[in-house]
Amino acid sequence: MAGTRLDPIDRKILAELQADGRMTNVELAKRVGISAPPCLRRVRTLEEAGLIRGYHAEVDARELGFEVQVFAMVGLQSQAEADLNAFEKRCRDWPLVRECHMLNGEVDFILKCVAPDLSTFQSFLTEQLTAAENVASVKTSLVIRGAKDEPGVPFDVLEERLARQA
Amino acid sequence: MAGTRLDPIDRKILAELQADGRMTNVELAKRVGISAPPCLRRVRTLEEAGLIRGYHAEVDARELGFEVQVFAMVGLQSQAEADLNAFEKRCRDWPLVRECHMLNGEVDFILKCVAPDLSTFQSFLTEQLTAAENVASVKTSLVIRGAKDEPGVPFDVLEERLARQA
DNA sequence: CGCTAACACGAAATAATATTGCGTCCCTAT
DNA sequence: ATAGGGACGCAATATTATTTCGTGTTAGCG
Repeated sequence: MAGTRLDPIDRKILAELQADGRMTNVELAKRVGISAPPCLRRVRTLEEAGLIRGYHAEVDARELGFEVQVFAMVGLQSQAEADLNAFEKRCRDWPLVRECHMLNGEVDFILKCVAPDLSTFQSFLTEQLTAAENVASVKTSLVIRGAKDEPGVPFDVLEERLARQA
Repeated sequence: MAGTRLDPIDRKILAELQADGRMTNVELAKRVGISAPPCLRRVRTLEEAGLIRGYHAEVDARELGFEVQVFAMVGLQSQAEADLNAFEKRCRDWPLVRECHMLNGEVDFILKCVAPDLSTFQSFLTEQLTAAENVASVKTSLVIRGAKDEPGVPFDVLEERLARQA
């Protein structure tokens, strides 16, 4: 899996599709320098290997009525594996929680939340998150404004790194 | 712009494309219950209106060799607008920084970073981020494991909300 | 009311893409 | 050397995307 070696063309494909997931296969083939059929075969292989997990349209949250974005730092009372799993499952069930990551350090989890307005978030916070079993502390920070929001990984860094190894 | 009213079909289109950005237009049209031509016209309109900002393949960072994900909480010395902007610009130039959000509360910014390994991140942290002009404090938390990572917004919440208003 | 203009739809035709089916080349391991 | 596996690209076919155009519906207006 981690040993799945990708050649430069595969990496270019991934980089291009990360930047524009709806590029046509002919355009993609042109950019990576091979003809369409093998290009499509590579894409399918990358999809099946799980290197491409899916494709998503990036929507404008604010325009859609989601005015509020919040990071929540959550501390639990018990960090037993079963309790961690239970909390993670709750997060997966909460639609306002878009991301949930377990952290090292003082805080156990960081959650990225999205809500139509502050009162919706407040309700969620007090009635669901803070009230949830095993939750010891929640510290929230409202996002004032977004300065950068790039999807995925920096392929340039990857290429530099591979070039150095070679 | 926020007054751009979307009908239920538009919202369904957005929801479908957020979930699967590479769905064919015929499939999309079938799912939203109209024929292909008007469906495509709607998609184009949504793109031009900026409601769809782009499309992205979701890649497996770990498989690609990005083993490390870190959240960094950054405090600045000066919060003057010019200084905030300067810091944001730096973030946009750092490829390891994928997201940068300005927060309320004690911390000024939260950064989501991705790196091939810990030492790469450490170098970035000490040589770039902490060393950057106007940076007063940086607290980092390593992501131990990811529990949820959904793109975009919860359309179910939006629909419930609209139903309630009507 | 009746009329008209604006708008969105869908059927059908056309253009472009995706996908399949080979035959060929290249590399590797015998 | 040479057989086998793998990847390529051309050419043919199947699907999709896109344009064109005629129709129905609705809102505004005389």
